[in-house]
Amino acid sequence: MASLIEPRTLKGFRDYPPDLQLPREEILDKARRVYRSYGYLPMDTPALEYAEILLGKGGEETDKQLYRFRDHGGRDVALRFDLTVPFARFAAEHIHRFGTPFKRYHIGPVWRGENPQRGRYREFVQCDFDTIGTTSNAADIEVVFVIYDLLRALGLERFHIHVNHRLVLNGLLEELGLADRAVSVLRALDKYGKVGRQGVEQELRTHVGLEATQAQRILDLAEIRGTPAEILERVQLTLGNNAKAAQGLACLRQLYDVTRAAGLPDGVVQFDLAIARGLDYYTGTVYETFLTDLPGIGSVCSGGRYDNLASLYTKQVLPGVGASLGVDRLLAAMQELNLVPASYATAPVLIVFFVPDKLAVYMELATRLRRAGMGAEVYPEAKKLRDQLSYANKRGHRVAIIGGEEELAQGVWQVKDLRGQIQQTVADAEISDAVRRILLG
RNA sequence: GUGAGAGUAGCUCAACCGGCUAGAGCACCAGACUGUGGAUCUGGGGGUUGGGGGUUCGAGUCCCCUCUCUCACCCCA
Repeated sequence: MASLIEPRTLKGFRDYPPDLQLPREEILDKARRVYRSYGYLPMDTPALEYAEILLGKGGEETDKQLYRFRDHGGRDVALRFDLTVPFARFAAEHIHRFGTPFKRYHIGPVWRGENPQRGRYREFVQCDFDTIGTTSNAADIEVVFVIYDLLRALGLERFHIHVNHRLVLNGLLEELGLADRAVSVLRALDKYGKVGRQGVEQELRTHVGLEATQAQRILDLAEIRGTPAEILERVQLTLGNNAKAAQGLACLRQLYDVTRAAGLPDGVVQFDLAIARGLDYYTGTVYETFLTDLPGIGSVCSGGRYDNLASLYTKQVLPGVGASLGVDRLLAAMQELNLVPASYATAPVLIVFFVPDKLAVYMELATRLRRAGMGAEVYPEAKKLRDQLSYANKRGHRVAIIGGEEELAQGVWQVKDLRGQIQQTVADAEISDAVRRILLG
């Protein structure tokens, strides 16, 4: 006999057994529902693209992380590392068919060849939503509402949406004469939450080569804390004279005013001048969402505004704004917070297979329940009652229906509520109602 | 990709300084119980100690390589 092949998965790639895939699919379902409720339309693109489409779009780091190879036809191809770049290509090709503004959501796996950590994988699902073709701040503001609805729909209550505006940061850099070093300065600044003031200062001084006073002014701004109104006021005092910063502040002010007036609870939105986002293509509002109880896992929903999504592929100017929900990271977080249920029956009703030659009767009952909108499964073997109930209990079924010789002869069923100890005899004609009462109760 | 730590049954862990046939709890399967789940009792299957090589009379234990996980760098969902 040939030796067995060791069953295993690649580093950073994972299986999703039912207890993981079930909550995962639920996250996706809920996300879809929220996106659609805002009018976003679904779309998808291929996993594989010509390498030239993807190269150089997310900075040199993403190039290194690209899964890239030659296909059987000798084409230079690569797996997408995010959904934004393929969307840019898509928009350049198809936007004329939809017109602007165009709102879409896009759910699919992406691949990055980086070292995995908790909540970081080489294959993971992103869940993007974007509005392109408008520069209106209304679209930026809507993003906040979407993120809020999204996390609430997923059962999360303790989170904060950190918002900043690149123009405010650019204004500061302009004032300091550092506009040409924006990328490296912002990249250093973005680490504030992780390495603190000293860490950022160190990097600004040694790596970027800033003067002590320059680094200090940047950090002083980043460290402004308080309510959104307080932050706006303080930044206004220090940077209000700069045209760019003033424009960014105006956007943030409107975002704050509108979200409040439209009913978003106080405290959800926090202005955080240290949020810069590493990706080079952001130009306006930027967002990151942190779970209060699990800040270490990183942002679970991030995004921002970009001036010109598709400039590399078309001359048409396509500004856009959107964000991406990190489904697998969020799932890891929810697992850690014990927000994923342990039992996982997809159909709440188990019909016991009792009398071997009455399979048709059980199947017919199952069909009837399903048509009445209740998931039902028939146990596949006429095993001991004890075993079948034990199965139902383990899987988390809500109701077991038992029909032995006696019940079948009388045209009744035993309906067992598995959460309690209650069992009742129900006439065949009333079975749907009886089961529904338990499921709703 | 670089650096650090870890890996023993499906899971959580034990095994003295390198020394007998690598153990326990939970989980799983079967039975006690041929019409009633979660409990209890009894029994059972499971391991090349992640994989490979080396040192040694002898390796789960020491050394090297490799794989995977965790953490940090980097970057990010």
